[in-house]
Amino acid sequence: MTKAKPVERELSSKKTALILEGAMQEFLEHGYAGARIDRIVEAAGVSKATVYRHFPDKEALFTALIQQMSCRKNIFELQSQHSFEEAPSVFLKRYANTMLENVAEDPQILTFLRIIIGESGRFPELARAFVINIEKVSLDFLTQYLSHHPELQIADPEVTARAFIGTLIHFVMIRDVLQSGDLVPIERDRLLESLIRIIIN
Amino acid sequence: MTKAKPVERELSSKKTALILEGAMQEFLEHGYAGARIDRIVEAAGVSKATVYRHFPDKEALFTALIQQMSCRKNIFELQSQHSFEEAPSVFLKRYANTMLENVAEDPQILTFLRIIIGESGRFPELARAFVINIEKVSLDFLTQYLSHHPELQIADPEVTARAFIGTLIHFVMIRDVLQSGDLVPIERDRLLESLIRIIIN
DNA sequence: TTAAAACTAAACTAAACAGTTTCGTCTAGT
DNA sequence: ACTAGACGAAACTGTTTAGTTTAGTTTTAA
Repeated sequence: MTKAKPVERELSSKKTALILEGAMQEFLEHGYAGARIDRIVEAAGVSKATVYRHFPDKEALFTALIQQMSCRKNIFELQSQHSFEEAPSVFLKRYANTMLENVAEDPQILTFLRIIIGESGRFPELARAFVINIEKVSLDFLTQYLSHHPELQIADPEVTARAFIGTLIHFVMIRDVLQSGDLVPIERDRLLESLIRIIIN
Repeated sequence: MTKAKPVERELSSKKTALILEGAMQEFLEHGYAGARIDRIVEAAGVSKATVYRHFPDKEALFTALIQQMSCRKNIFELQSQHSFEEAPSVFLKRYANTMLENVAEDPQILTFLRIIIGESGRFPELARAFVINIEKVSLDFLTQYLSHHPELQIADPEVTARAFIGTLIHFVMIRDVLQSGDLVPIERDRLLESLIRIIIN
């Protein structure tokens, strides 16, 4: 009997990337249940057999995609080039503006948020990956910043960070995700000015 | 030729209610694309033909259901039996606690939020109905409350209301919707105490 | 009572779906 | 150059789907 030599050839990572790119388009546009493998195949420009050689089934492809997107920390494009020497009010305003502009300019972020939240009941582990990689990072960063500025007299930096980020995300939710900014209108600059005044007294 | 008398019989509103009840179970559990008409039929206890006599298609049934749910103002169960004579800090704490408890106890609310947000790209009009009936009502109510308490020295009641509600909803999102409260833990009572102290100085 | 219309149950249609198979071609390691 | 395995194209399987139809039963208003 001939020894079945396993040989270990590896699947082309270029194809994997193509598949994930096609899957992103499709899943973000139609959600998990609404996504069609045939459309992913078409968008990716690979054969259907290749998709199933790279991923066991639709669900595995979906979770792989979302996990990958959650790891791309640049969702809110924060924690990057912030000059920590600025006055806190300037720093916080720039931080908030950066986030609001990133979200407004990139519809993919909005669709990603919709998917994460919409599928969080059926894919709780994806929701948790999102919280760890994005929410927690932002909250921890801001908490650290507030803690290291004792002149601000912040009694509870952790809650203050939550209030700041929570207000911004709630604003993004209504304006961009739910596309209803006109129903509860508020000028962005006024929101930020007043919010920062509330936060740092 | 006999005059075709139209007679105008109306569809049984009892059946309509049964269908919507069955549709609620199914759509909330599986989302729009994942919902199956046959399961709605089974849950509702009516025949499939009856469903299609009451609603032209799946989409119309879905939008009718979500619109109806958005109109049930008791989603957050607020604006009800609040004694306005309480001290503001007590009032705000009770308000927040009521909301947090309602959401935590009723998984249907969480699933409803997931659907509204998850389908907001494909059904923007449903998202807007939600904002008008729920978000706007809460924001306006709190803004009014803060405005009518000049002793609080609130410079911008509109933004303060947003900060308060935004922080609470962000907390609910992480803890209940995304089921990740343990990943960024905070004691509820500490959150409320600190948040109220931030808000009303 | 009667007749029209709402209803049920079940079969049916036509399409769409996830996943598989077949087979011939290409590619990379030896 | 040889060969195993990745790949493409396309047909195929079996199931599932939204929506319709049919034939018979129940409700309801006049």
